[in-house]
Amino acid sequence: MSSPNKPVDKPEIAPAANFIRNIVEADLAAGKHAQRHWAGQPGTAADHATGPLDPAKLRTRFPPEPNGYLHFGHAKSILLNFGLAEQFGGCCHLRFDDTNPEKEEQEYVDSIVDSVKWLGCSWNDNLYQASNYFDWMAQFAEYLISAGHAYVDSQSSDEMRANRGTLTQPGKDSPFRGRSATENMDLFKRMQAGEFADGTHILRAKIDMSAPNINLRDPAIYRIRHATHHNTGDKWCVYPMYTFAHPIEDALENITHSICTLEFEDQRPFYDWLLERLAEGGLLQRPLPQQIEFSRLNLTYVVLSKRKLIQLVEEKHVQGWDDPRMPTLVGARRRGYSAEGFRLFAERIGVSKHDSLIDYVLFEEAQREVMNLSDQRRIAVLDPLKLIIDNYPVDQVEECFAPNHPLKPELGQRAVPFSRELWIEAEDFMEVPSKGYRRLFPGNMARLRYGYVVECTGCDKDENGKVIAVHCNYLPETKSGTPGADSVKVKGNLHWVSVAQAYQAEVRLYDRLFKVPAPGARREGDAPELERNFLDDLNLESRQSITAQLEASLKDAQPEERFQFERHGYFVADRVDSTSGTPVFNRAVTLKDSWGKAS
RNA sequence: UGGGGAGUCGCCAAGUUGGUCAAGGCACCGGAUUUUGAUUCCGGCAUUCGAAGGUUCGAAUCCUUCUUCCCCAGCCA
Repeated sequence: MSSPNKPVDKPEIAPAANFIRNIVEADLAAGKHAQRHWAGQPGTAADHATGPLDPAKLRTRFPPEPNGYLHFGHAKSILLNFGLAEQFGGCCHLRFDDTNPEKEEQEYVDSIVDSVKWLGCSWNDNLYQASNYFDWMAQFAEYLISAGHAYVDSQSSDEMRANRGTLTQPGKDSPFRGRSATENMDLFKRMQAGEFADGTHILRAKIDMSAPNINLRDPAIYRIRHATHHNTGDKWCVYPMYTFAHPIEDALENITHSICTLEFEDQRPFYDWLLERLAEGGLLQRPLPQQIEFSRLNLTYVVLSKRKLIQLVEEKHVQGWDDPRMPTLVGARRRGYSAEGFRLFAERIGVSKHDSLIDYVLFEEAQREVMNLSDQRRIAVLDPLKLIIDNYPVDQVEECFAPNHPLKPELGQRAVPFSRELWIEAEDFMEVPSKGYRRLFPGNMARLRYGYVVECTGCDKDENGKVIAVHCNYLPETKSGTPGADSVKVKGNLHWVSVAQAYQAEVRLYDRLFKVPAPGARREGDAPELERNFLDDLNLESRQSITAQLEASLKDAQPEERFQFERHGYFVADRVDSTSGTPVFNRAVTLKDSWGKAS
């Protein structure tokens, strides 16, 4: 716990042990990477040799393909990679892995840059694009050809698939596998020159068609694609495959620890094979980067697969990529979640190799913890019901004072008007109270927070029996902040807004997008032939738009300014739909409520 | 059924040169404080580490067998 005298703005986040930190610490202690040189920019062994010792103790990287928006899963990876660099005196590069021109767009590049920044991560000068390494990659491929480690295959993709074998059967050598280095070089040059159509030839690494690891059965490394690339335009018509490109990108950038998700484990042998060959050829600086795999994030009540997210947007189940219910980073930002909350969350869930499914409440709790410390309090009545104080003068308005933050008195207080007619929450009145209910019901007393204690006397109803107003009398000596405030003890405490001064505004109440923990997954008792679709698990009430009565000061809220609405939760002024003087609010997360579940 | 990974409390997760080591967080259950049924605070919460054998004075940590789950057969990343 911090000293109570010191204002606390955010929770302390203590780095906990995990297997990757352990590896990094051990490498640092052993001085494994201490002798690397750094040319000031990515480069080959020769380039780096001209530079000084690398000032960065380690280099990690976050390498998204710019073919979509970043989501919560990426946040885990971003925070891991940038966090490691920060903790151990290194750099984390932001690198666009843009080796497939058909799927990538500048729009995504821009959005990714924004989101990583929003998370509070900084790459300094280390913003790179794999496509800027295409010259080196082609050169390295030619080296592989000349060294007998690669060949041009002219089988069709169907033939290649057929000859790859299966999980249990070895593959068969391509009839083109025996081509000479000279012939391979000639063909690869002509591939680059644009002499061949897409799919007619392909460059493959020459390893072992009977390898038990299918990724080692002569993987494809360069394919022909007559397509315009968003960065290199029409300069190239051959593009490297991920398998080939990624290790090289890492090595050129002096990456020490190349952290990726579990599904790439089988790829690591090739990663090492390739880099070793290129280093033998004097093309890459040693020590070579090390690939380390961790388990990707899975969250309950959420889908994180790109395919499903696209479907949600395209089929209009949500209002766009930045819909506050989307588990994208742009959605999270708009929802009002805090970047700091993501950090706390990421630290709490840790990093391991177990397949895990993390309860969404863990994320929400991290968000609440951050917001509780950082957000100012305001008053908002979301489901307004009129309260009439019968013994209060009709035209009188007086000031009550509400602290802006109960944990931070230095933030001061603000005046809120009090009058005869107030809005209160409909749920704060029950004509017939349930057991344990301590708010307003006929004959009961409760406090109007920061104002007076009132005694409920009854209610008015319309012809259908619906309560349309509540009546009470106030106890003048009980005003908050005056000596008599505590003369009457009450258990109930409600918030309110003066009717005449209220700011009426749109508030969006968001709930989870899916109503089950694992959308689309089979559930106990399902018939064997039943196939579930994640869309069937959509929560159709995940977005509710209401008209609320807010305290007048909220009219000045700026886009992205977030508050705790007392007794409700954390709400942010929407960054898209708010206009000057008329903000609309999004609920990021509710406050915990132990009353609801007890009953 | 080939190869690669993983199984520690409801959800995460430390711990894996064998020896008070079964940490911590979230959730949950008490109780105190509280002008947010919030926050905060105090207390509780795995004789047990996927299972069964074995080695040992002693094993979550070593050995054997078994078992469950995840990933791999794109000219995607």
